[in-house]
Amino acid sequence: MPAPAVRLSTAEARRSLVIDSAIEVFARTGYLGTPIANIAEHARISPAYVSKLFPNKEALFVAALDECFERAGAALSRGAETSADRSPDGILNAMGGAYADLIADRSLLMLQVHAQSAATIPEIGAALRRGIESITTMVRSRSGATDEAVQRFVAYGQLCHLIVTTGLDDVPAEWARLLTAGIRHP
Amino acid sequence: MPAPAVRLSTAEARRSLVIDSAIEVFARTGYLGTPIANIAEHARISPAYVSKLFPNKEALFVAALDECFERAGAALSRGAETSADRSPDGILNAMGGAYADLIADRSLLMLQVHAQSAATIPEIGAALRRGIESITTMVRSRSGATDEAVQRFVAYGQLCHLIVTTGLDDVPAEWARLLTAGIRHP
DNA sequence: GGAATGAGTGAGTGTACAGTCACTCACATG
DNA sequence: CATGTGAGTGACTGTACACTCACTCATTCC
Repeated sequence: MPAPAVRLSTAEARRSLVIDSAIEVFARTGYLGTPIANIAEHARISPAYVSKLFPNKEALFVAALDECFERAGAALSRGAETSADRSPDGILNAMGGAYADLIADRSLLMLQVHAQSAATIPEIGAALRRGIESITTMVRSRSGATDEAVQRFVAYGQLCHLIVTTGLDDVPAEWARLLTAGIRHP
Repeated sequence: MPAPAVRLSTAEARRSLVIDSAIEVFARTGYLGTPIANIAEHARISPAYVSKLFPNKEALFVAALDECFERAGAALSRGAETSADRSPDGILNAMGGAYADLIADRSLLMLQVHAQSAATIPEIGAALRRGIESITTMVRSRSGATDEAVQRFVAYGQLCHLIVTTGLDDVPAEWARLLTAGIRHP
C-alpha cells in the first residue's frame, strides 16, 4: 500500500525532541550541573536512550547550543525583514526588539552564558565561536550598519545577559536602574 | 635565630592563601568543574584542611568572588586617581585602562563569567550582585560621568568578557576583528 | 509464519568527589 | 617537663553520575 515513501526514522524525531529538552534543562542548571537523566526525564525517555542518541554529554550540549543560535539567527532575520524604518540604525533597532522577544523565555540566553563558562571544552568553545560568527555576520549584512554600530549591538546584548543572569530587574536600587535603563529584555 | 624547618601558620593566613588559589583554579575550571582537592593541591595543603577552613565549597567560591571584586574595585579606583584627563570621559577611559591591566591574567574576569553561570545558587547570585553594585556605584561616583556613559562602560566590559572567553583575539577573521576593534583587553 | 531491523530500557559498572572524623604533631605557657 | 590549644592530615563514607550492555518489544519485509 502507499506506505510512506521514505521510511521516517523515529530516532531523528527523538533527537529533535531531546535537543528541545536539553536547551531547557541545560539552560536551567548549566552544563556540569545537569545530569543526562534530568534531560531524559524532561523528554520522557530513558537515560540510556539519550546516551544512545548522542555519543556523549558534550555532543548533546553542542547540539543544543547550535540549535539555540539557529533560533536566534532566525529571530534576528525576521526582525530585520519586518522593520518599518529601513535605515541601518532602524533595522538594528528592529533586530534588537526581535531578539528581546525571542528571549522572553530565558533559555536561549542562559544557554549562551553557560556555554561561555564551559568554553574551555574545545568542542563547546568552537560551537560558541560558530554561533557568534553567524550572528555577527548576519547582523552586519542585514542591517548594513557600521562596524562600530554592530559592535555596540553585541556589547549591549552582553549587558542584557548580565541583567538577566543576576536578576537586576528585581533589584529596586539606583545602580540597578542605571544598568537596566532602556535595555529591552524579558 | 634560625627559623624552624616546619612553621605552622595561622588559620587566617591560610584562608587568604586558599582564597588566592581558589581564584586561580576556579577561574580555570569553573565552580562545578573544580574539585576542592585541586584548590588544596594548588595551595599545598590537604583537601581536608580546606574543608575545615570553609564550611563548604559554595562559601569558598563566594569568598573568592568577593576578593575578585575587591581587587577590581581597587584597580578602577587607582585608574581614576591617576587619570591625567580630569573630564568624566577621560576618567572613565583611565578606569578602562586600569581594568584592562588588571585582567591581563584572566582569572578575575573568568571568575565573573563562571559566577554568572552559577548565579542560580542564591549565595553566589547575591555575591555577584554585591560586586556589580560596588563596581557600578564606584565608577559612577569616581568618574562623574552620566548614567548612559556608565552603562556603556559596563556593556563594553561585558563584551570584553565575551572576547576573552571565546578567544576571539586569536581568530583571524573579519567578524572577530569587528568585535575586538578598539577594545582594550589582555 | 518467521527472520531481520531498529526503538527503547533495566540493571548494572566504574569513578569522582564533597564532606567527616579520629588522629598526629607543633608550639606556647606555667 | 607537663599540658592545653590549634594546625594539619589520612583514611574513609556516601552519593551522584556518565556510560555500557544484554535484553525486550514492535514493526516491516519476505
